[in-house]
Amino acid sequence: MPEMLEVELYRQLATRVLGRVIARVDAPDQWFLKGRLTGDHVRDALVGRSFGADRRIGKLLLLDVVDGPTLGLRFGMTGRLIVDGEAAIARLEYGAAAGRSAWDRFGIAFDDGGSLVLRDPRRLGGVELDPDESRLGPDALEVTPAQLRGILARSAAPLKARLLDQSRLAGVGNLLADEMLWRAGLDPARVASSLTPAEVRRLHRHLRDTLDELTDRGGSHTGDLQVMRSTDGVCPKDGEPLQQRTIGGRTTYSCPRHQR
DNA sequence: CCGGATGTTCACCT
DNA sequence: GAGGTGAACATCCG
Repeated sequence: MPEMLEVELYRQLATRVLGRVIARVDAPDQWFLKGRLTGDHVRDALVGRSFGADRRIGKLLLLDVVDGPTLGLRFGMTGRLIVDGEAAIARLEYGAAAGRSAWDRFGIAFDDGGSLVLRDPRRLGGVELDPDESRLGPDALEVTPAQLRGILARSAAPLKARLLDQSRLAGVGNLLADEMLWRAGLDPARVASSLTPAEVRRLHRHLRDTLDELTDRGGSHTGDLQVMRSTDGVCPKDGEPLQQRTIGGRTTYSCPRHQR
């Protein structure tokens, strides 16, 4: 589920807990604590304090502790955020089983009785203290055309692989990458540096439009290409059968007719 | 039963 | 150094 659009919804949901006093930290899954972090470390840093700000860079949700460190939350492919028992996204992944508390990997209880829980069936997400934010490129919602040009310049990697590289551009995941390239009419396998200035501008425009439109529709999985992929497998623009390949290590769908 | 899935990291190749 | 591949994580879905 979570690409940056979903994490942005999680961030908005997390705004509710700002200012509340943290009473308890539940870290039942050591695997979920990244690096050498332990439950006690997190407790020492959080209990008795409160969050002063919520931020997001790409797919990373950041909660700044007042007079303390920053809590970093990652959601992997199936992580969800639940605040006061309420999920940000009504549509549940994993069907009716989306609400199994056995998948609660990390939780915070506040002294007002409320809570913030990270529920992740596949355990691909994680928790960090003071994550290294410098490892992430500019957020895809903020990237300028000039920055995008720089990201693609001098790279022999496939265009899509470059867009997925979080250290260069933060937030674009597999579904969003396919959707924006399909909209922009660009072949995901093109060498990144081969794009003309006009093509980079076109990509930037479609990057913005894709993020805006799929936010309105309700998530990363609501793209035209994604929807079509699950039905008859032809390009919604021109009816050409969609091509399936692996690019940048990820399953990739594209239209061989209009994506060049 | 088998393969694949929205992510990240790491080991190992070329 | 730059990229690619495959594995790992655990679970559900088609």
